[in-house]
Amino acid sequence: MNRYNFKIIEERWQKVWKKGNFFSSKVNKDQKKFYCLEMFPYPSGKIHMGHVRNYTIGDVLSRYKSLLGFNVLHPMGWDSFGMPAENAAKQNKLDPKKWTEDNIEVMKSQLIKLGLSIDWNRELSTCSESYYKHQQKIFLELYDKGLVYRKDSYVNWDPIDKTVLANEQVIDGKGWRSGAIVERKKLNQWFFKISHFSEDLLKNLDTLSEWPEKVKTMQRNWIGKSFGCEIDFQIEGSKDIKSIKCYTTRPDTLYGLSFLALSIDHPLSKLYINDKKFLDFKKECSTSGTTEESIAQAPKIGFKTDLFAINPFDQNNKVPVYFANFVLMDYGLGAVFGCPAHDQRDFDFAKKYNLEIKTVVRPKDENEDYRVNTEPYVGEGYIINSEFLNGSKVPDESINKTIDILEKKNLGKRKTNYRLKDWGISRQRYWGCPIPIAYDENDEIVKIPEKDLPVKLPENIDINTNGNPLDAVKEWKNIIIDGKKCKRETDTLDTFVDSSWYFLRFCSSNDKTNPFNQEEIDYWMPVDQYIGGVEHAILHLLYSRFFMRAIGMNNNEINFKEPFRGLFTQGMVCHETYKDEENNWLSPEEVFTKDGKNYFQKNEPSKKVKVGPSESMSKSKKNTIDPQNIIDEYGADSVRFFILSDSPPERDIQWSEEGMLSSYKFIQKLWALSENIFEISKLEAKENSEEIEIFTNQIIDKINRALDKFRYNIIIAVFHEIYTFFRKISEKNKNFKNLKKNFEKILIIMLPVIPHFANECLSKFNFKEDFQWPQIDKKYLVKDKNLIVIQVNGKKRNTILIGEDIDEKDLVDLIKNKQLISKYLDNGELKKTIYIKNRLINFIIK
RNA sequence: GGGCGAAUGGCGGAAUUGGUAGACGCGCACGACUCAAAAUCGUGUUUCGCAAGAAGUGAGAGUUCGAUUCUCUCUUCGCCCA
Repeated sequence: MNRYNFKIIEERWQKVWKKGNFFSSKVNKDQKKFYCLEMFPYPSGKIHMGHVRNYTIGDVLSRYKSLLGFNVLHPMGWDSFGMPAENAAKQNKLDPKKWTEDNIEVMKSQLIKLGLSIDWNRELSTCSESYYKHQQKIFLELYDKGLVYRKDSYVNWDPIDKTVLANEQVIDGKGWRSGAIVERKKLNQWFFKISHFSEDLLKNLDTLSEWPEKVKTMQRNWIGKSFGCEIDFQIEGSKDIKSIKCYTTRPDTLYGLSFLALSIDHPLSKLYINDKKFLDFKKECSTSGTTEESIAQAPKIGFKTDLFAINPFDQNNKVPVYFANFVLMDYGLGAVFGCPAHDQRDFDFAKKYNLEIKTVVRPKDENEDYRVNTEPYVGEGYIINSEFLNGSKVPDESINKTIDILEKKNLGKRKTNYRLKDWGISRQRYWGCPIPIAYDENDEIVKIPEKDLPVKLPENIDINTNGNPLDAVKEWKNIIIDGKKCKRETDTLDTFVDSSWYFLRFCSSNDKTNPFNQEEIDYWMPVDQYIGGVEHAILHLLYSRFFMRAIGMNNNEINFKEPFRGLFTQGMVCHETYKDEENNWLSPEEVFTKDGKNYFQKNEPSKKVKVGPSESMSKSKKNTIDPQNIIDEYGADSVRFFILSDSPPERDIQWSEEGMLSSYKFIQKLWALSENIFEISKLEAKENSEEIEIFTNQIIDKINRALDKFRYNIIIAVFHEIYTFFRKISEKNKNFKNLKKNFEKILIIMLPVIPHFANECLSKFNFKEDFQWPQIDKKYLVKDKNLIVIQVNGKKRNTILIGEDIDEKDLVDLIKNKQLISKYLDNGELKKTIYIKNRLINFIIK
C-alpha cells in the first residue's frame, strides 16, 4: 500500500481548484449567501502561525457553508500601507512599494499552499492606486458631509519614529513600535468626527447578538457614556473673567469643593500668555503624553492663579483656581472642580498643595463625624456636611437631587458626556494614502478637484529624510488648482482608514469607477462571520462601524449600519520560551531534549537551557515556529488538523512538536484506512450493517453541532473516534452494502478540515464536483436501549440497560429483583425515589 | 483601583447546559512484532488502597434528591480600561 504523499496530492488539488475557479463567487439572488471574512494580513514578509490559525478557522467555516449550499464569499487582501514597509525600506535602501509587493507574492503563495478556499479574483491591496483612489473619494465625500475637519491639536509625538501616534498606540507612555517616551506636540491635524455617532455606536451594540459579550463591553467602556452636569462658578479677581463652566459626574460632592482645576489649554490661559512662570509650567506639562493613562500616571502638578471661584451653594466658600496637568481640554469642558475627600486625583493634588480636604460622604456603617484621613473615600454611602443635601443616598439619589437643585436655581444643567474622542487620521509618513487636499497661499483648504484624482503617491523618492519624506518632494507638493498656486497636504491617512471599508470593496473589488457596487453590497453585506484577533476589539471594529454610518449618512441606498453580523475572536498561538545561561533567548530550533524535561543547546550539548512559560509567539522572545517549514515537512492538511485540535479556537493554543507529529501520523493512518475500505468495498456485500448506520448518523450529528458553535477541537476528537470505529469494522475484511456509502459521508464531513486529503480519497470512491453535506436520518439518533444510572443518595452505585421505555414502578421492581443495590436497600429505609425517564433513578435512603 | 473572563489528571482539554466527571489527544508504563532499535499495533493510565472501597472539578459556605454547571465569600491567573 502507498503512503500518503501530501506533496504530490496537495499540489494536485490546489491546481484543480485554481484551474476550475472553484472558489470564485458571483451574485446569485436565488441562492442564500454567506460572507466569511478573516482580518486581512499586513504583508510583513511571510505568514506566521497566528495567520495559519486565523485563516484555517475561516476556511473550515467557508467550506462547511459552501457544502451546505450557501453562496460563499471568502476573499483575501493586504493591509499594505504602514510603517514597517517604510522602516524596512529605510534600513535596506529599498522602495517600500517593491518591498511590499515582494512580501505579498511570498505570502500569497504560502496561503495558497495552506489550501485556503479563497476567491483570489477579488484580491486587493490597500497600497495600490486602484484601492486608495476610491478611499480619497470617500474622504472628500465625508468632508462634504461635515464629518472631516481640521484642528490644532496636541498629539503624541514619537521622537524616534518621528510620527504622531494615536492614543491607543501609546502603551505605558511609550510608542507601541519604537518604545520611545512619547512627547506632546501641537500640530494641525485632520479628524474624523466619530463622536457624531457616539450614542448610535453605543446603542447599536445591543443589536449585535452574534458578537462576544467581552468585545461589546470593551466598546461600551471605550465610548464611555457618563451622566453629569455643567456647573457655573462665579469668579473673583479678574476684570475679564466672570465665570467658569465645569463638567462633573459628581455634583453631589460640591460642598467638598476645595479648588478649581483648568486644562492648560483652557481659553482662560490666554490671560497668562505673557507670564513666564505659566509658560514654564506649560512646558513642564508637555513632557508627558496625551493619553488619559499617561496623564493619570504623571505626578500631579498645578499652577496657582490669582483667581478665586465661588461655591454656587455657599457664597462664603471661595477656593483657589489652578491650571493642572491632569485636566484634559477635550474631555468635558477642560475645567473640573476638586473635591479631594472623594476623588484620588483631587486628593493627591490637595495633599501636594496643602488644600482643604472636606468630607461630604460617609460610608454606610460610619456615623456623621466620619472624616477622610489618609485616602479618599469613593464608594457608596450618605451625604454629610452639605446642608440641604445631607442624608441623600450616594451616588444615584444624591447626584440627581443635586442636579435638580442646580437646574432650578439656574446654576448648572444636566449633561451627558462621552469619553470617545474624534479620530485623528493625519500621519506624518510617506507610506500611506495621500490626503486629497491642498492649501492655497492663504492656507485655506482646497479640495483636489475630481478630475485630478487620484492623488498618486510619488514613487522612487528619498525617504531617508527627517520627518515626513513627502514634505521634501517639492515637485509633488507644489501644484496649481484653478490657476491658483497651492501646496498639497503632505500627511497621509492612518492605516486604520484603509481597513475601515475593505470589506465593502471585496464585494466588487474590480469595479474601476466606484468604491463599491450597490447591487453587490446589497447582496453580500453585511459580513456574516468576521474572524480575527481580540486585539482589534476596540479600534478597528469601532472605526469600521463608524465608516458604515459615515458612508450611509444622507444616503438612502445604504440600508444597514453594522458591517459585521457575527464576530469571532480567536486566541493566540503560544510556545515555550528558552534561554541560555546568559539569559539570551533561544529559538526552539536551537534546543533539544531527550527526556522532555532537561533541555540543552544543539550547538553546545553540554550547556543547559532554561525553559520558561509558554507565551504567545513573538520574534523578540524567539519562540516562533515558521509555518513554511512545518507545511514543507508535514503538509498543509496536517497543519490545519493540528492547529484546530487541542484548544477551542477562542482560547490560546500551545504549539507542540509532538502534537504536530501525531496529527501527521493520524492522517497517514486515515489514508491506510481509506485505502483498505476502498478495497473491501469491492467485495460482494450481502447485508446492511445497522451499526455503521447508527454510528455515522450520530457522528454527523455531533459534528454539525460542534461546527455551528465553533467547537473545532471537538471535531478533531470526533475524527479520532471515526478512525477507531471504521478500523474495527474493516478489520474483518468483510463488506457491507452500506459501508461505502457511509464512509463517503464521513469523507465529506472531513472536507472542510483536511480538504486535499478528503478530496483525494473521495475521488477514488466517487468523485463529483460539488458534494453536499450529508443529511442525517433521525431514526438512527434515537437510542433503542437506554443505560439508566442508579443512584443512592445522589451517588452512582450501578447502571442498568433497558430495551424499551420503562416507568418508575417497573424499574424499581426490576432493580429490586436483580438485587442491583440490595446492599444499600437492606441497610436503610427507602424514603423516596426520583426518576428521570430512561436516564436516571435516585433512591433516597436513611 | 474598576470591568470582564478563567481555574477539571503529569499536560492540552471533554461533559447533550442541574443528572454516569475525566471524551479525544499528548506524555508515561507494560506487552506484541524485531537479533536490536525506530516505526507500527495492543493493553493500561484521576488519587489513595493488595482489595472491597473511599475521596475527587482552585478554597470555603449555600440552594437541591442530585452541583464542574446555579448563588455568595475568598485565593490565584489572564485580558481590557484607568
